[in-house]
Formats: sequence, structure tokens, C-alpha cells
Amino acid sequence: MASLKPHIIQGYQIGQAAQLSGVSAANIRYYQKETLIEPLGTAANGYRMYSDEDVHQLRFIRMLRTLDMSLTEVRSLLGLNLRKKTDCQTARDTLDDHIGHVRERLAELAQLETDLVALRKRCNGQDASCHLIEALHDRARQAPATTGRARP
Amino acid sequence: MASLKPHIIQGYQIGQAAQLSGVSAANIRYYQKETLIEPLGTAANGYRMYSDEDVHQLRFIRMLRTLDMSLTEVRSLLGLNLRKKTDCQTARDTLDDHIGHVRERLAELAQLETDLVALRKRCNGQDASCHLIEALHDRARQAPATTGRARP
DNA sequence: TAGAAACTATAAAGTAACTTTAAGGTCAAG
DNA sequence: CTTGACCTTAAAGTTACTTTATAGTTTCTA
Repeated sequence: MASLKPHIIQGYQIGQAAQLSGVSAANIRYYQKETLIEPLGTAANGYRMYSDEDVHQLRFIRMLRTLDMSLTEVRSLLGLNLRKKTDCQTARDTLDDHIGHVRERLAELAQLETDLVALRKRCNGQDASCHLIEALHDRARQAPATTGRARP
Repeated sequence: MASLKPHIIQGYQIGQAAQLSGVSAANIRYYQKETLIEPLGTAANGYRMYSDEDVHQLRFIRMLRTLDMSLTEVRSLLGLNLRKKTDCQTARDTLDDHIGHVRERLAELAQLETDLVALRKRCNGQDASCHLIEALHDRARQAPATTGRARP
């Protein structure tokens, strides 16, 4: 909890900031090392102290990470000035780029789920004839190989 | 290229195996270190030689990786004996587990895409009022504190 | 036949985004 | 005064690779 003495650095210890933000303490330290966040200050005992602003920024970072952005992308968004038109453009580009990535991955995963479910159906559970592995091997044999050549 | 002499080890060199399987040469070596595959044998010059079987196994591994399985999961599936009921059970469990993961991730990404598109709409491009960053910060302030899974 | 191009080998380090471990200081309570 | 819950730093571990460095082999070309 925040210190009761008004003349020293107030705010949250790293554990509290972690709880409030949903970012683990170790991860907060890591983000500091990666220059994504700086604590409000350091208490006399060497403990990092965080403000509500800091906690907000940690949540902000976490949200962008939840959106699957790289730390580099996050860092670039953190440094933006909303007033500058070029920065706005940067933000939009970053987002557009990112939406593209997410959609690609989404399509891949959708296909993947279909495939997995199809495979799973080959294994009905009780009888001894589990064709699951055979099915996997069958698929592997379907060789999309392009430059294929007969064995010497 | 493979030797023409019939009494020494025949098959593909690592580069050919790579082409045929779609797994890079460096990655094949890595898989060997990780005990996922062993070459048919080693030629007199020290080159790894691979059989069609090996190439098949590499494709098999690659397919499971495409299905987003960990190398540990892949390794467990590679070691299975189709005849044994317990192994069949293991395969099914692995697959069920994995389908669960994929579905979770799929749901996360679907939500993510919706969110990103919504955010993107806040930025209409030409005028100076780009509300994109503000929107992101607004959302961060709402802090639902769920732990988003990081990209692998 | 020399030399370059194109293959192979090993070992080690780099990558992303963290988590975990080790070794130790700080602080309130019993 | 010691226990336990905090905090500190530095370094190593994680996953699944790729990249780099160094060097041996083989094949093609001049």
C-alpha cells in the first residue's frame, strides 16, 4: 500500500503494481530493462515505487501484448505523440500491419482446428483399431514435395 | 549427390532431405540433437544420409508442428506403437489436449481481430483528430485484468 | 590441375519474451 | 530475535529454431 509519510516517494511497491496491472513483478522488471517503463522512483530501501500512471501504462502494455504485438511495436506506440500527424500515421500503419498478421494466423488456426478434429474422429475410443496414427502418417505421405527425384 | 557404388550407404544428403521434406537442413540437425530423428547412416565423408523413410518422418514431424504441437508432444507421438491400446489412448489424449489449446487460442485471436478492427476505425486517416491512441488508453483504463497469452 | 562454387560438418551464439533460480537485503509481527 | 513476506540483482533456463564462425569435401569450370 502507499506510504503514509507524505515527504517520501509514494505509490505502489512492485508486487502491488503487479496485482493491479496483471503484469508479474519479474515481468515488470523485464519491461524496465527493455525500456518500456520506468518506475515513478526508488524508495530509500531501494524498492521500486509505481504511480497510478505507471500502473495504467503497464495495463496499456499488457493490452497491446494481448493484441499480440511485439515489444518493439508496443514501444513504438508508447512513444507516440497524439498531436503529430506523422505519429498518427505510424500508429495506423502499425495497427494495419498487425491486423494482417492476426488474420493470417487466424486463418491458419482455423484450418488447423478442422484438421485436428478430422484426425480425432479417426479414433473412436473403445475398439482396438485406432487409426489416428495411421491417418497422420497417411497425410505425411501425401508429400507436397516439389523437386522430388527418384532415389539413386 | 548419392554415390553410384551400391555397397556404401545410399540415400539423400541433408540438403536433398531438406528439399523433399520442407524442413531446413539446420532444422534437421536440430531435430537430430533433440532425438526426433536419426539419419539412415553416415557416409565415409561424414555426411548424413537419409532414406525415403526418414524423409517421410521429417514430413510427419513438420505436419505435427504445423498443427502447433510442441516437440515434446511430437516426440511422444513418434514413439507410439499403434497396436497397443494404451498408446492409442495416449495419442488421443495428446490430440484432445491440443485441440483444446487451439480452440482457446482461436477464440482469443477472433476477439483480438474484432478489437483491432474497432480500434482501427477510430483513425480515419486524413483529419488531425486521430483517436486511436486515446482509444487504446481508454481501454487500458477499463482494466479487466485477465492474463492474455503471449505469442510463442 | 588449380581454383571457385556449392555442398557438408560442428559448436556456439543469437532470437523473443519471458520465467526461474540463486543469493541476499528489508521490514512488520509475534 | 527470528520467522515470513516482501524486495533487490544477476544469471541461467525455456522453446524452437536461425545465424554465425570455422573448416572439410566435392564438383564444376577454365
